[in-house]
Amino acid sequence: MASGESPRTATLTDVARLAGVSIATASKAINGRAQVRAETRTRVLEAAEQLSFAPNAVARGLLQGRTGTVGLLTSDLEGRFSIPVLMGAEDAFGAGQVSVFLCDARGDAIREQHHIRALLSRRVEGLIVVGSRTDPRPPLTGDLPVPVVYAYAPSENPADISITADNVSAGGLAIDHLLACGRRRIAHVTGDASYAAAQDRARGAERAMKEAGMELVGGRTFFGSWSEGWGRGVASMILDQYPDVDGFFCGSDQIARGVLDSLRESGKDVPRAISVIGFDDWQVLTTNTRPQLTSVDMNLEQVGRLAARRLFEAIEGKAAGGIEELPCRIVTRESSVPVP
Amino acid sequence: MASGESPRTATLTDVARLAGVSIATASKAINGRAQVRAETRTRVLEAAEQLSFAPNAVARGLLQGRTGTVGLLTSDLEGRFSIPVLMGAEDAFGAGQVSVFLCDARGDAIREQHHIRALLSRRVEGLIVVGSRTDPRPPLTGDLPVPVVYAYAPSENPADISITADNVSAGGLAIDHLLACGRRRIAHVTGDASYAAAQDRARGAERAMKEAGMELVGGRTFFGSWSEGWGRGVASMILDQYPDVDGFFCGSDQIARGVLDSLRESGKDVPRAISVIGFDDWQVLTTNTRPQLTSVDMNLEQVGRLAARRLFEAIEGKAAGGIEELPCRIVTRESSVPVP
DNA sequence: CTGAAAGCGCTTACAG
DNA sequence: CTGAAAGCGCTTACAG
Repeated sequence: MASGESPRTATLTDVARLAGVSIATASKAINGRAQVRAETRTRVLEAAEQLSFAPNAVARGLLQGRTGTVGLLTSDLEGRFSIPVLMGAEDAFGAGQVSVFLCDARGDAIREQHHIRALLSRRVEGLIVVGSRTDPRPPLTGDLPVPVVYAYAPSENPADISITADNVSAGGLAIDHLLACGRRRIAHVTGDASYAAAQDRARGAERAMKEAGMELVGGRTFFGSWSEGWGRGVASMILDQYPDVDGFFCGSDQIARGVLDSLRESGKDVPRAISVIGFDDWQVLTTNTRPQLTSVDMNLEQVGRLAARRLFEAIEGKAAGGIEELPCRIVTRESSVPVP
Repeated sequence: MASGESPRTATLTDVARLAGVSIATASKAINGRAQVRAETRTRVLEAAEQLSFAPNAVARGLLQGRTGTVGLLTSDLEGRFSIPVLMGAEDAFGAGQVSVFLCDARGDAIREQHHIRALLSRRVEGLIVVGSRTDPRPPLTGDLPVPVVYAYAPSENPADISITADNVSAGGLAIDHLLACGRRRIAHVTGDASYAAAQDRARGAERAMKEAGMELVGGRTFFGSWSEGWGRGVASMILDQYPDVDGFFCGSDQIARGVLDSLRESGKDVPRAISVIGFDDWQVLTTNTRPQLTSVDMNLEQVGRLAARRLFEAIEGKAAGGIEELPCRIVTRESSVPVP
């Protein structure tokens, strides 16, 4: 059980010798090729079993010119957006017999280059680049011998294959949900205006209001920062200036938590008087607030899974450049229950 | 820039041909071996440059019997404990020219087996098994041909190499910190009693109190669940039953957040009247509470880094079984500022 | 049905 | 200093 001395990993030659056949025959027997007598096959399989032979995928790959590996290049492993994407991709590949090299560039271009070189020398068959913001990023440089798929953070080059979440539509979904709850005086408070995600959600929200023949409280989106503090502050300000506000669409769950805390302290009843919806569906926040928080889920695992699928296709030559935006969905909780 | 048609990756043969030398000489030139004329070396290097030749690490590995890869086996990628450990390990390996295969077993033993088989067939030189709880886990079965290091979740087999955080000492650290803040009536509220982490921290806390000649409020640790709700509830109960309580050591930041909310609603002044310390140093919680939360950091990246180092050593035959527990540290914030 | 041979891309003694 | 040869572990035509 302890990692004792290793008696040299068995090779196909060992198996062949033990079974008394050539290594060619041993290979065929083990790989289920047709042209092997049943009795011979059994003998080989038993020998393999006895030596706990595991075929060397490295050697096999060298011969076949394919390694069955891909590289997953992330810019930050702690990001709560990267991780789910990464999980989805890992899951999709794992099921398809592909092994995944993980590289964290830590947001550093030099380190990214270094990792790419290493991955290429290991002959990965493709790369997935996972980013932590939806703002388009510069594509990998130096035209690579393998296909690349950009996940969550799309490439600036529209000819590249990019998969991300549809934040514009998501903004509309959130507003539609609040409207469906009977709300009419809706405020949109969100994070840093320099984020494409913030802009996109706001655009979708504003459009949805317009289509409903209304406009957002204050006639605009309130940009700020992705923090509870901002949520608290802006909520109390809005409550003050627009006392008839009856819905808050928040650009993140953190902001929403701040908003909820603020409403609570102002004695406002959520969801009876005011509905609140967050964004990201981050469990630690959504299920611990009072009341629990309705939120928009970006389905990031799906983004990762689709990225894996697209990479597969690109590897097989069925590439199709362009950006795909996956739909988000609302996860309903107590903070937006329609109240008669 | 777009991944156009790949003109077949250049091989050493191509480089040799272009430079007009044998592949043996090309190999030596590229690898900086001494026995090559300077002029020849330049010619080879230029040819390599021109063809953007990248040596095939797979072929090289096959020859040398080492692949320069390791497997990182995690049980859950979403875990906020696994990720930092994983980051640390990835970082340590990346610096050492080792590439890392990532596998998420999703807590499923079957899937774990499947991944191990795949990794072994790819001839990884070692494995790091990352768990999400500090409870000892069953060791990998079927004696493996490569060394294994267990990170965060130690192996049940004391002969295996395990690295984890020293939760017992951490419990003592937290108490000592509260004592240093002048607190005497300290309560310890923590999570699920079935977790080794909860038990260990409680043990350390109780011992530290005893050594200071005191005992915890209520004469015991309050076990419950790892949630804000539990923190809120137990805090208000304690406040009720032991109104002289002046310090809370919480087994997690989530619990601490609940405690803080409860104290706040009861009109208690933190840190003036009561000091609070959490556990995990989870930014999203510690920096958004009012006041900001002092917490215990388990240095998980260090755990990952050390695990990588130990695996390195084990691969080189310098193995040393046993469990190593790394010290934790207090990150001081406003919730425990000593007040005169 | 079985096996000798060639070869994947590379490195390393060993002659010249 | 340079190159022919052997070989890492495997698979795949091609003979027998």
